[in-house]
Amino acid sequence: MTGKEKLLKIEALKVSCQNCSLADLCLPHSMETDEVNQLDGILKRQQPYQPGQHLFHAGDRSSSIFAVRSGALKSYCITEDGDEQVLGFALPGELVGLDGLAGETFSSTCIALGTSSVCELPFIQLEELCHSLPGLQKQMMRLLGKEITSDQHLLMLLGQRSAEERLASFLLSLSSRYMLRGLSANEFNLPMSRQDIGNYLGLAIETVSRLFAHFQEEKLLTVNRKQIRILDQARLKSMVDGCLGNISESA
Amino acid sequence: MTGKEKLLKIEALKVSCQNCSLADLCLPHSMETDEVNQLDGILKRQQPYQPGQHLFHAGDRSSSIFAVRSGALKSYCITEDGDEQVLGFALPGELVGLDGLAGETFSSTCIALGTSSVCELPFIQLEELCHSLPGLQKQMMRLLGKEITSDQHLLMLLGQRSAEERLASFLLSLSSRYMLRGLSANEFNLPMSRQDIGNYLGLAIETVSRLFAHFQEEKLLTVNRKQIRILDQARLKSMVDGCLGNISESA
DNA sequence: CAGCGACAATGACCTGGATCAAGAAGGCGC
DNA sequence: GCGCCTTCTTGATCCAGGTCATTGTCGCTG
Repeated sequence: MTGKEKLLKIEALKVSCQNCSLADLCLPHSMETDEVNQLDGILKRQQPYQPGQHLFHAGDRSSSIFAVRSGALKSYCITEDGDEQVLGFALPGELVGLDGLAGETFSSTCIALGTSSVCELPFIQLEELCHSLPGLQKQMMRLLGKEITSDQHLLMLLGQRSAEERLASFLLSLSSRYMLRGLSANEFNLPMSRQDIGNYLGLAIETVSRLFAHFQEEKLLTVNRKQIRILDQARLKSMVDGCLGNISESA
Repeated sequence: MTGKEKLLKIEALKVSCQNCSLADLCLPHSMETDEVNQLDGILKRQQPYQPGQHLFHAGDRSSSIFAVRSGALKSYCITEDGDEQVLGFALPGELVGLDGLAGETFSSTCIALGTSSVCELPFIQLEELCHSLPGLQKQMMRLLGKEITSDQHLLMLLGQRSAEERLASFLLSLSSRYMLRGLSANEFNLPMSRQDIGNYLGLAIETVSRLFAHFQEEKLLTVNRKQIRILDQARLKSMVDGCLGNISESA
């Protein structure tokens, strides 16, 4: 690779990464060409995952975190009696696998919902990079802290919100997360099934269906299969007021 | 302070700290006298907190994490409409304030349930220490990761467990946490009110009361106000099987 | 030790959302 | 295009647990 080619590649990387939550790790720190280059060196690029393909299973030896480039992922656990509990969804620009930092293995399982491409960031190299890049370590702590506060929000949701408030909050969360990455806040596709939504929100899938119908009657939104169009964001928001904001995902 | 006095103090510190979850941060790394000394230097000792006294409020500038030495703490958030959501309880040897790592301020509020003494560990000095002590940074990541997986367990609990399973799981969690710190696993005091238990588990206080009565009829335990004595740990455990273990607290 | 206030237990009733059951609408291979 | 399978919707019924109201118990203060 010539010097010029290399430079071009780095510029492209900067652009492709700037909507990614890993950007929090480096770009805001006025990372220079050689530093971006360092990051590039530790990112493992991979073939896209197909729908239903796993990134990792609970119990797998954990050695990396992952950032979604496109598509969508679902994190979940399986209880001893075989039930699934959905822990969250990762949209483009968001991270998964942070729970692997707790120990030697992942405590959750991660699966691709649609065709998805991801960046893999090995812990070991991340740690080394933490040492060489001042402030990066703090940023990592922040990301972890964010994950914690996001789980706390979900807890509040499940702990004391009605079915209606839960679904409204969920939709607003998706909306704001898509917006954050530069996509439409009022029109988007649900990457997950009703089953997954219900499980995540602690509701039966019939309840989710009925609520979608109800929201449509109320002219709050339109739903067509996976296609969502939010018509009255304000009124939707007023339903979840006092809910300490929406569910904000890992990153 | 003479050399001998100093040494004695350090030995005492080692002992008092070895049941504390901050021990995870240093003692397992064969921390030597001078290293314990370093840690001692950054811990701020304080007057005990009285019941109802706050350690910090949501929105306060966050600059430290706290380890409980004695007593018990409650973490909670207040929703915009004034409701309280209990996020967790910290028993002796456990940490609070990890959510403050997410940004400049705490996202939760922390209050003493009984008279409680704590160690305060300023972030800045913790960070510095992370640099000088190899492996400490990794341990911090682990503690944060643990916090995340613990929240995930609670999510599973609230998401799909019955009232009975929730309370059983809660009691077993307290039991194992007391045991971990060398206290009795089968006889302990509830440091929190029924109100707090109900709120934490997403149940009405009447339901908590009724369940305690029901558990007594079933000869699973005895309750007298705050005094709990577990009679049939095994059967209690079988109630929550498939619940992915108990609620394991922050540390 | 009487009286008050906070917390806990118990009883009676009601409702949100689960569960059960039966279509409807796509998606897909042949 | 036609069956077949999966996912989603809609309706009918039921019950766990919430809500409201009452009573009991402890601990504190004067």
